[in-house]
Amino acid sequence: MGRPPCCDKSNVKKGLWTAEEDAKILAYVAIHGVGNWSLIPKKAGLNRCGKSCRLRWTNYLRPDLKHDSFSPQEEELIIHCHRIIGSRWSSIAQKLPGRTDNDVKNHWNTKLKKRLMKMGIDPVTHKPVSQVLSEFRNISGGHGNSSETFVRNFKTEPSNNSILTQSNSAWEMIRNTTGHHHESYYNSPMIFTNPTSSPFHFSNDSVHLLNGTTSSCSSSSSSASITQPNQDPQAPVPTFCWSDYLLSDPVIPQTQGVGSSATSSITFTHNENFNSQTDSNSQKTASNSSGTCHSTSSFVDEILDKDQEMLSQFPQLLTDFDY
DNA sequence: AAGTCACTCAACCGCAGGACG
DNA sequence: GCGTCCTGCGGTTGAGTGACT
Repeated sequence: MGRPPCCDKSNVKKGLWTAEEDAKILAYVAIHGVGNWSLIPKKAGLNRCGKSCRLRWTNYLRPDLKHDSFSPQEEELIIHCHRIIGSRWSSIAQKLPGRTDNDVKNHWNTKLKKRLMKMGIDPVTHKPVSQVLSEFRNISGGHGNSSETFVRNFKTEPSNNSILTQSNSAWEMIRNTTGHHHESYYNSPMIFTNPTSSPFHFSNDSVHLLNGTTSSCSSSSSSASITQPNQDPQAPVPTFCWSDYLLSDPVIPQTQGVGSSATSSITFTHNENFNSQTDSNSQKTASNSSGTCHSTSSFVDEILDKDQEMLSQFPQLLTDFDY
Protein backbone atom coordinates (compact mmCIF):
# COMPACT_ATOMS: atom_id res chain seq x y z
CA MET A 1 0.00 0.00 0.00
CA GLY A 2 1.54 3.20 -1.15
CA ARG A 3 1.75 6.52 0.55
CA PRO A 4 -1.47 8.54 0.37
CA PRO A 5 -1.31 11.74 -1.66
CA CYS A 6 -0.23 14.86 0.19
CA CYS A 7 -3.58 16.47 -0.57
CA ASP A 8 -6.81 15.80 -2.35
CA LYS A 9 -5.56 16.38 -5.85
CA SER A 10 -9.02 16.43 -7.35
CA ASN A 11 -9.99 19.48 -5.34
CA VAL A 12 -6.86 21.61 -5.54
CA LYS A 13 -6.01 24.09 -8.20
CA LYS A 14 -3.03 23.42 -10.42
CA GLY A 15 -1.15 25.41 -12.97
CA LEU A 16 0.05 28.97 -13.00
CA TRP A 17 -0.38 31.16 -9.98
CA THR A 18 -2.42 34.32 -10.04
CA ALA A 19 -1.37 37.61 -8.46
CA GLU A 20 -4.13 37.15 -5.93
CA GLU A 21 -2.80 33.78 -4.85
CA ASP A 22 0.69 35.19 -4.62
CA ALA A 23 -0.60 37.98 -2.43
CA LYS A 24 -2.25 35.48 -0.08
CA ILE A 25 0.96 33.54 0.33
CA LEU A 26 2.98 36.70 0.89
CA ALA A 27 0.49 38.04 3.40
CA TYR A 28 0.43 34.79 5.31
CA VAL A 29 4.21 34.40 5.39
CA ALA A 30 4.67 38.04 6.41
CA ILE A 31 2.58 37.41 9.50
CA HIS A 32 3.31 33.80 10.41
CA GLY A 33 6.52 32.99 8.63
CA VAL A 34 7.20 29.80 6.71
CA GLY A 35 6.71 26.32 8.06
CA ASN A 36 4.19 23.48 7.98
CA TRP A 37 3.29 24.01 4.38
CA SER A 38 0.55 21.43 4.52
CA LEU A 39 -1.49 23.77 6.69
CA ILE A 40 -0.70 27.01 4.89
CA PRO A 41 -3.20 26.58 2.01
CA LYS A 42 -6.06 26.25 4.46
CA LYS A 43 -4.89 29.03 6.73
CA ALA A 44 -4.08 31.36 3.87
CA GLY A 45 -7.32 30.67 2.06
CA LEU A 46 -5.77 28.98 -0.93
CA ASN A 47 -7.13 26.05 -2.88
CA ARG A 48 -3.65 24.70 -3.52
CA CYS A 49 -1.56 21.77 -2.44
CA GLY A 50 0.86 22.66 0.35
CA LYS A 51 3.69 21.38 -1.73
CA SER A 52 2.71 23.70 -4.52
CA CYS A 53 2.64 26.63 -2.07
CA ARG A 54 6.10 25.84 -0.81
CA LEU A 55 7.41 25.60 -4.35
CA ARG A 56 5.84 28.91 -5.30
CA TRP A 57 7.42 30.56 -2.30
CA THR A 58 10.88 29.05 -2.65
CA ASN A 59 11.13 29.46 -6.41
CA TYR A 60 9.42 32.76 -6.96
CA LEU A 61 8.08 34.73 -4.00
CA ARG A 62 11.02 34.66 -1.62
CA PRO A 63 12.18 38.27 -1.20
CA ASP A 64 15.85 37.41 -1.55
CA LEU A 65 15.49 35.99 -5.03
CA LYS A 66 16.98 37.58 -8.09
CA HIS A 67 14.76 37.64 -11.14
CA ASP A 68 17.21 39.04 -13.65
CA SER A 69 19.23 37.01 -16.08
CA PHE A 70 22.33 35.08 -15.10
CA SER A 71 25.59 36.98 -15.20
CA PRO A 72 28.69 35.56 -16.91
CA GLN A 73 30.21 35.05 -13.48
CA GLU A 74 27.22 33.06 -12.34
CA GLU A 75 27.31 30.97 -15.50
CA GLU A 76 30.97 30.30 -14.99
CA LEU A 77 30.29 29.17 -11.45
CA ILE A 78 27.49 26.86 -12.54
CA ILE A 79 29.69 25.23 -15.14
CA HIS A 80 32.50 24.87 -12.68
CA CYS A 81 30.29 23.38 -9.98
CA HIS A 82 28.58 21.05 -12.42
CA ARG A 83 31.95 19.83 -13.54
CA ILE A 84 32.76 18.96 -9.96
CA ILE A 85 29.53 17.69 -8.45
CA GLY A 86 27.21 17.07 -11.39
CA SER A 87 23.52 17.80 -11.28
CA ARG A 88 23.17 18.58 -7.61
CA TRP A 89 21.27 21.72 -8.32
CA SER A 90 20.48 22.61 -4.75
CA SER A 91 24.15 22.52 -3.83
CA ILE A 92 25.06 24.60 -6.83
CA ALA A 93 22.28 27.07 -6.08
CA GLN A 94 23.68 27.57 -2.60
CA LYS A 95 26.76 29.03 -4.22
CA LEU A 96 24.63 31.53 -6.10
CA PRO A 97 22.85 33.96 -3.79
CA GLY A 98 19.37 34.76 -4.98
CA ARG A 99 19.13 31.76 -7.27
CA THR A 100 17.08 28.63 -6.74
CA ASP A 101 17.88 25.11 -7.73
CA ASN A 102 15.08 25.35 -10.29
CA ASP A 103 16.65 28.48 -11.79
CA VAL A 104 20.03 26.84 -12.03
CA LYS A 105 18.64 23.63 -13.42
CA ASN A 106 16.59 25.42 -16.07
CA HIS A 107 19.48 27.65 -17.06
CA TRP A 108 21.76 24.68 -17.38
CA ASN A 109 19.31 22.66 -19.45
CA THR A 110 18.31 25.48 -21.76
CA LYS A 111 21.52 27.46 -22.18
CA LEU A 112 24.72 26.15 -20.71
CA LYS A 113 24.41 22.54 -21.77
CA LYS A 114 23.71 23.55 -25.34
CA ARG A 115 26.58 25.98 -25.33
CA LEU A 116 28.97 23.26 -24.24
CA MET A 117 27.64 20.87 -26.84
CA LYS A 118 28.05 23.45 -29.55
CA MET A 119 31.66 23.78 -28.57
CA GLY A 120 32.20 20.06 -28.77
CA ILE A 121 32.33 19.54 -25.04
CA ASP A 122 30.32 16.77 -23.54
CA PRO A 123 28.06 18.35 -20.90
CA VAL A 124 28.10 15.27 -18.72
CA THR A 125 31.82 14.64 -18.55
CA HIS A 126 32.94 18.20 -19.40
CA LYS A 127 35.49 16.68 -21.69
CA PRO A 128 35.91 17.14 -25.44
CA VAL A 129 33.52 14.90 -27.30
CA SER A 130 36.30 13.63 -29.50
CA GLN A 131 38.07 12.39 -26.43
CA VAL A 132 34.99 10.79 -24.94
CA LEU A 133 34.36 8.92 -28.16
CA SER A 134 37.99 7.98 -28.48
CA GLU A 135 37.96 6.58 -24.98
CA PHE A 136 34.84 4.67 -25.76
CA ARG A 137 36.45 3.30 -28.89
CA ASN A 138 39.36 2.15 -26.80
CA ILE A 139 37.20 0.14 -24.47
CA SER A 140 34.72 -1.11 -27.04
CA GLY A 141 37.17 -2.67 -29.45
CA GLY A 142 38.18 0.25 -31.59
CA HIS A 143 35.49 0.00 -34.25
CA GLY A 144 33.90 3.38 -33.76
CA ASN A 145 35.09 4.74 -37.08
CA SER A 146 32.29 7.26 -37.41
CA SER A 147 33.25 9.23 -34.33
CA GLU A 148 34.94 12.03 -36.25
CA THR A 149 31.83 12.58 -38.31
CA PHE A 150 29.81 12.60 -35.16
CA VAL A 151 32.12 15.12 -33.51
CA ARG A 152 31.81 17.46 -36.48
CA ASN A 153 28.05 17.29 -36.26
CA PHE A 154 28.19 17.70 -32.53
CA LYS A 155 30.20 20.88 -32.75
CA THR A 156 28.49 22.49 -35.68
CA GLU A 157 24.87 21.52 -35.56
CA PRO A 158 23.98 19.89 -32.30
CA SER A 159 20.35 20.77 -32.66
CA ASN A 160 20.15 18.86 -35.93
CA ASN A 161 21.32 15.66 -34.39
CA SER A 162 18.26 13.74 -33.44
CA ILE A 163 20.14 11.49 -31.09
CA LEU A 164 21.69 14.39 -29.30
CA THR A 165 18.44 16.21 -29.09
CA GLN A 166 17.18 13.35 -27.02
CA SER A 167 20.20 12.33 -25.05
CA ASN A 168 22.31 15.45 -24.87
CA SER A 169 25.69 13.96 -24.21
CA ALA A 170 28.23 11.88 -25.99
CA TRP A 171 28.07 9.29 -23.29
CA GLU A 172 24.36 8.97 -23.48
CA MET A 173 24.61 8.83 -27.25
CA ILE A 174 27.06 5.97 -26.93
CA ARG A 175 24.76 4.18 -24.57
CA ASN A 176 21.78 4.68 -26.83
CA THR A 177 23.44 3.71 -30.08
CA THR A 178 25.36 0.70 -28.90
CA GLY A 179 23.23 -0.64 -26.13
CA HIS A 180 26.45 -1.17 -24.18
CA HIS A 181 26.44 0.08 -20.66
CA HIS A 182 29.97 0.12 -19.41
CA GLU A 183 28.82 0.94 -15.94
CA SER A 184 32.16 0.77 -14.26
CA TYR A 185 33.55 3.17 -16.79
CA TYR A 186 30.48 5.35 -16.95
CA ASN A 187 30.44 5.78 -13.21
CA SER A 188 34.14 6.23 -12.88
CA PRO A 189 34.96 9.25 -10.73
CA MET A 190 37.83 10.03 -13.06
CA ILE A 191 35.38 10.55 -15.85
CA PHE A 192 32.49 11.98 -13.96
CA THR A 193 34.41 14.55 -12.09
CA ASN A 194 34.26 13.54 -8.52
CA PRO A 195 35.25 16.08 -5.87
CA THR A 196 37.63 13.65 -4.34
CA SER A 197 39.59 13.51 -7.55
CA SER A 198 38.99 17.06 -8.57
CA PRO A 199 42.57 18.35 -8.56
CA PHE A 200 42.81 16.67 -11.93
CA HIS A 201 40.65 18.61 -14.28
CA PHE A 202 40.48 19.53 -17.84
CA SER A 203 40.78 23.23 -18.13
CA ASN A 204 38.06 23.64 -20.70
CA ASP A 205 37.96 27.16 -19.45
CA SER A 206 34.80 28.89 -18.61
CA VAL A 207 36.50 32.02 -19.82
CA HIS A 208 36.38 30.58 -23.30
CA LEU A 209 32.80 29.59 -22.84
CA LEU A 210 31.79 33.01 -21.76
CA ASN A 211 33.63 34.70 -24.54
CA GLY A 212 31.82 32.52 -27.00
CA THR A 213 35.01 31.18 -28.51
CA THR A 214 35.73 27.57 -29.16
CA SER A 215 37.82 25.65 -26.74
CA SER A 216 41.26 24.38 -27.45
CA CYS A 217 40.08 20.85 -27.87
CA SER A 218 40.58 19.15 -31.16
CA SER A 219 37.92 17.18 -32.87
CA SER A 220 40.43 15.09 -34.73
CA SER A 221 42.92 14.35 -32.03
CA SER A 222 42.19 11.77 -29.43
CA SER A 223 45.19 12.72 -27.35
CA ALA A 224 44.04 15.74 -25.45
CA SER A 225 46.55 17.96 -23.75
CA ILE A 226 44.78 21.05 -22.62
CA THR A 227 46.56 23.68 -20.64
CA GLN A 228 45.45 26.83 -18.96
CA PRO A 229 46.18 30.01 -20.82
CA ASN A 230 47.61 31.78 -17.82
CA GLN A 231 49.64 28.93 -16.62
CA ASP A 232 53.30 29.55 -16.00
CA PRO A 233 55.12 27.86 -18.86
CA GLN A 234 58.07 27.22 -16.58
CA ALA A 235 56.03 25.39 -14.02
CA PRO A 236 55.83 21.65 -14.33
CA VAL A 237 52.42 20.49 -15.44
CA PRO A 238 51.26 17.57 -13.39
CA THR A 239 49.69 14.88 -15.48
CA PHE A 240 47.49 11.97 -14.72
CA CYS A 241 47.25 9.06 -17.10
CA TRP A 242 43.92 7.59 -16.13
CA SER A 243 43.84 5.52 -19.28
CA ASP A 244 46.46 3.32 -17.72
CA TYR A 245 44.00 2.50 -15.02
CA LEU A 246 41.33 1.74 -17.53
CA LEU A 247 43.51 -0.67 -19.40
CA SER A 248 44.41 -2.47 -16.24
CA ASP A 249 40.89 -2.77 -14.94
CA PRO A 250 39.70 -6.32 -15.35
CA VAL A 251 36.12 -5.16 -15.80
CA ILE A 252 36.94 -3.25 -18.94
CA PRO A 253 37.85 -5.35 -21.95
CA GLN A 254 41.33 -4.79 -23.25
CA THR A 255 41.59 -3.92 -26.89
CA GLN A 256 44.11 -4.31 -29.60
CA GLY A 257 45.32 -1.37 -31.55
CA VAL A 258 45.10 1.25 -28.88
CA GLY A 259 48.23 2.90 -30.06
CA SER A 260 48.51 5.86 -32.38
CA SER A 261 45.26 7.72 -32.70
CA ALA A 262 43.37 5.57 -30.28
CA THR A 263 45.75 6.06 -27.39
CA SER A 264 44.34 8.24 -24.67
CA SER A 265 47.25 9.81 -22.91
CA ILE A 266 45.43 12.66 -21.36
CA THR A 267 47.15 15.50 -19.64
CA PHE A 268 45.21 16.78 -16.71
CA THR A 269 46.10 20.26 -15.71
CA HIS A 270 46.04 21.69 -12.28
CA ASN A 271 42.77 23.10 -11.03
CA GLU A 272 43.20 26.77 -10.24
CA ASN A 273 40.75 26.62 -7.38
CA PHE A 274 42.92 24.21 -5.55
CA ASN A 275 46.04 26.16 -6.30
CA SER A 276 44.95 29.02 -4.15
CA GLN A 277 44.40 27.04 -1.02
CA THR A 278 46.44 23.91 -1.23
CA ASP A 279 49.01 24.54 -3.82
CA SER A 280 51.96 22.74 -2.44
CA ASN A 281 50.01 19.73 -1.35
CA SER A 282 48.12 19.34 -4.54
CA GLN A 283 51.21 19.87 -6.62
CA LYS A 284 52.81 17.11 -4.70
CA THR A 285 49.84 14.84 -5.11
CA ALA A 286 49.51 15.59 -8.77
CA SER A 287 53.17 15.06 -9.35
CA ASN A 288 53.03 11.75 -7.63
CA SER A 289 50.17 10.75 -9.83
CA SER A 290 51.71 12.01 -12.98
CA GLY A 291 54.98 10.31 -12.71
CA THR A 292 53.80 6.83 -12.08
CA CYS A 293 50.57 5.82 -13.80
CA HIS A 294 51.07 2.31 -12.56
CA SER A 295 49.16 -0.20 -14.55
CA THR A 296 49.69 -2.90 -11.97
CA SER A 297 46.98 -1.65 -9.62
CA SER A 298 43.34 -1.90 -10.44
CA PHE A 299 41.51 1.20 -11.43
CA VAL A 300 39.08 0.99 -8.53
CA ASP A 301 41.79 0.46 -5.95
CA GLU A 302 43.70 3.41 -7.22
CA ILE A 303 40.67 5.60 -7.10
CA LEU A 304 39.89 4.57 -3.56
CA ASP A 305 43.46 5.20 -2.52
CA LYS A 306 43.38 8.56 -4.18
CA ASP A 307 40.13 9.42 -2.47
CA GLN A 308 41.65 8.68 0.89
CA GLU A 309 44.71 10.69 0.03
CA MET A 310 42.68 13.63 -1.14
CA LEU A 311 40.35 13.59 1.84
CA SER A 312 43.27 13.64 4.21
CA GLN A 313 44.84 16.56 2.42
CA PHE A 314 41.75 18.55 1.47
CA PRO A 315 39.16 18.11 4.19
CA GLN A 316 37.39 21.23 2.98
CA LEU A 317 36.13 19.19 0.05
CA LEU A 318 33.77 17.50 2.42
CA THR A 319 32.29 20.72 3.64
CA ASP A 320 32.13 22.59 0.39
CA PHE A 321 29.35 20.51 -1.07
CA ASP A 322 27.70 18.96 1.94
CA TYR A 323 28.95 15.45 1.61
C1' DA B 1 -2.18 35.91 -41.82
C1' DA B 2 -1.93 31.30 -40.40
C1' DG B 3 0.40 27.26 -39.17
C1' DT B 4 4.44 25.02 -37.33
C1' DC B 5 8.46 24.62 -34.73
C1' DA B 6 11.72 25.53 -31.07
C1' DC B 7 12.66 27.42 -26.82
C1' DT B 8 11.94 28.95 -22.01
C1' DC B 9 10.58 28.44 -17.50
C1' DA B 10 7.03 27.76 -13.98
C1' DA B 11 5.07 24.01 -12.04
C1' DC B 12 4.28 19.13 -11.18
C1' DC B 13 5.61 14.44 -9.88
C1' DG B 14 7.67 10.78 -7.39
C1' DC B 15 11.08 9.49 -4.36
C1' DA B 16 14.20 9.78 -0.32
C1' DG B 17 15.42 11.14 4.13
C1' DG B 18 14.69 13.24 8.60
C1' DA B 19 11.73 14.22 12.57
C1' DC B 20 8.49 12.68 15.62
C1' DG B 21 5.16 10.00 18.22
C1' DG C 1 11.64 -0.62 15.38
C1' DC C 2 7.71 1.11 12.91
C1' DG C 3 4.50 4.15 10.73
C1' DT C 4 3.26 8.78 9.54
C1' DC C 5 4.08 13.34 8.23
C1' DC C 6 6.81 16.97 6.34
C1' DT C 7 10.39 18.77 3.59
C1' DG C 8 13.81 18.77 0.01
C1' DC C 9 15.53 17.22 -4.25
C1' DG C 10 16.10 16.06 -9.19
C1' DG C 11 13.73 14.82 -13.35
C1' DT C 12 10.08 15.87 -16.30
C1' DT C 13 6.10 18.17 -18.30
C1' DG C 14 3.41 21.50 -20.62
C1' DA C 15 1.67 26.28 -21.30
C1' DG C 16 3.20 30.45 -23.18
C1' DT C 17 5.78 32.86 -26.55
C1' DG C 18 8.63 34.22 -30.28
C1' DA C 19 10.82 32.86 -34.64
C1' DC C 20 10.32 30.92 -38.89
C1' DT C 21 8.03 29.24 -43.15
